Amino acid sequence: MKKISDSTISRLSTYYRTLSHLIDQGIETVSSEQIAEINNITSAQVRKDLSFFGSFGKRGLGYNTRDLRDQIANILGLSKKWNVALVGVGNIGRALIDYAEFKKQGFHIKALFDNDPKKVGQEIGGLKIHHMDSVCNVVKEEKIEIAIIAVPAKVAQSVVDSLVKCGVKAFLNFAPITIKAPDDVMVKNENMSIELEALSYFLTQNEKGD
Amino acid sequence: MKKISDSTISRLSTYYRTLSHLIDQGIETVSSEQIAEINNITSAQVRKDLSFFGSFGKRGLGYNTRDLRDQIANILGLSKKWNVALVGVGNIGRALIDYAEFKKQGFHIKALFDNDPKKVGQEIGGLKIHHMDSVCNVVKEEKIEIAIIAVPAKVAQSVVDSLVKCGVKAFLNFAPITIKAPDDVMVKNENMSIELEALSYFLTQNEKGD
DNA sequence: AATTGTGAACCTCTTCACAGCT
DNA sequence: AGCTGTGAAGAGGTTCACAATT
Repeated sequence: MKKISDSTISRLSTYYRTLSHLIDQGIETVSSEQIAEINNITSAQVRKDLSFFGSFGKRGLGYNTRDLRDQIANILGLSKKWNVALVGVGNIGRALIDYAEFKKQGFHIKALFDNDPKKVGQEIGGLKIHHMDSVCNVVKEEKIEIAIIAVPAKVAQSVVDSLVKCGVKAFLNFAPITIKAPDDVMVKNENMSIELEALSYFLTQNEKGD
Repeated sequence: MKKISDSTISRLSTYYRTLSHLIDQGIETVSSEQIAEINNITSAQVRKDLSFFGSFGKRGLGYNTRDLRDQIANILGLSKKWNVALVGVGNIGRALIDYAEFKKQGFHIKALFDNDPKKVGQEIGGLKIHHMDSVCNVVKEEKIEIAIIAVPAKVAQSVVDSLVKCGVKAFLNFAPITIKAPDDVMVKNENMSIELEALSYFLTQNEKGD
């Protein structure tokens, strides 16, 4: 299949959420213009994004909200449940365990890892914390497909290396470091400092402008 | 000043971190090729990004790590301290209060807000939790410049509206919703679901390919 | 009359490639 | 000899504008 850009995929995610909200409000039909308005983009962008995957609308009428949401769920692979491991049960990690949004979208945290001897063996939310020594056993047992990396930067690369060896191919990385991985492995970064620094840059520019 | 792209700014952030690591290791000189290698990009990209702001290297030699880090800190506005408010003291919010990486980069959380009557008045990490009713007073008192939005999607827009009225112009939004704000206000989004859904899409494509 | 789906035009970002400096 | 800084070329993403459809 033709390579679809990252931005198209992340916009599909936002359309998915938009459609869910509209459905909750009992709205059955929506135009590309309305979806665009809600998300501060252009209607051409919405239509182009969808066009990579098919024709989901009716000319003159727009899109059926339920239909389109289900189509996008299929495209993004949200119709199935994903088994997720969380590595690093610190502040960020613990917050993510209870993050309702994840489970709502079919991402189920099924395994916890941490190498701190004080934490190994403990339970959080009904999940036992494992040492990374037993990583491949747990990954196989729980059929882990995605790993969330919430460990300090120093050890993030080696944690990913271990998980890649067990066959995990998708990572959400919270460590502020660029992870190296084989081509068939995907690493997405969630780096809050980068966004804050962009705000800092923006405010600094503004001050100069004044 | 010429408009610099978001991607350039976020790469500057990663160069900043790369340089900090190199300095910690006692390395004094670095080439664009080395910076590129560490971050999985091309050396031309590194040089081009820097070229928007000046000439910081020496031909034939490369860049002085300390020099370049300080230059980037100035560009990004990291030489000053930023006063940050955190709105929404739930799981995510609480994790962010202790997030060391923020403070290290000069982002100091100086005020907490939450409208849950059980939380208002409590203290976390030496900070009192305020009700949003007193938002403008606190913003003025603590000279808040940046707000982190960690409230449920339903109320995120109205929280931002209130803060904009008090003069806050920069937001880091964790709510899974597109925030509307005036042109002179910047909103950066940190949406973990979007990244996870990109992983879900990637894995789904892979399965089809097999 | 309204709105989609899409080729073409446009714009922006990335990479190339090399002159210029150390 | 080695590496930067940058104009030009190339690639990729976004917007336009309109024919096609309901």
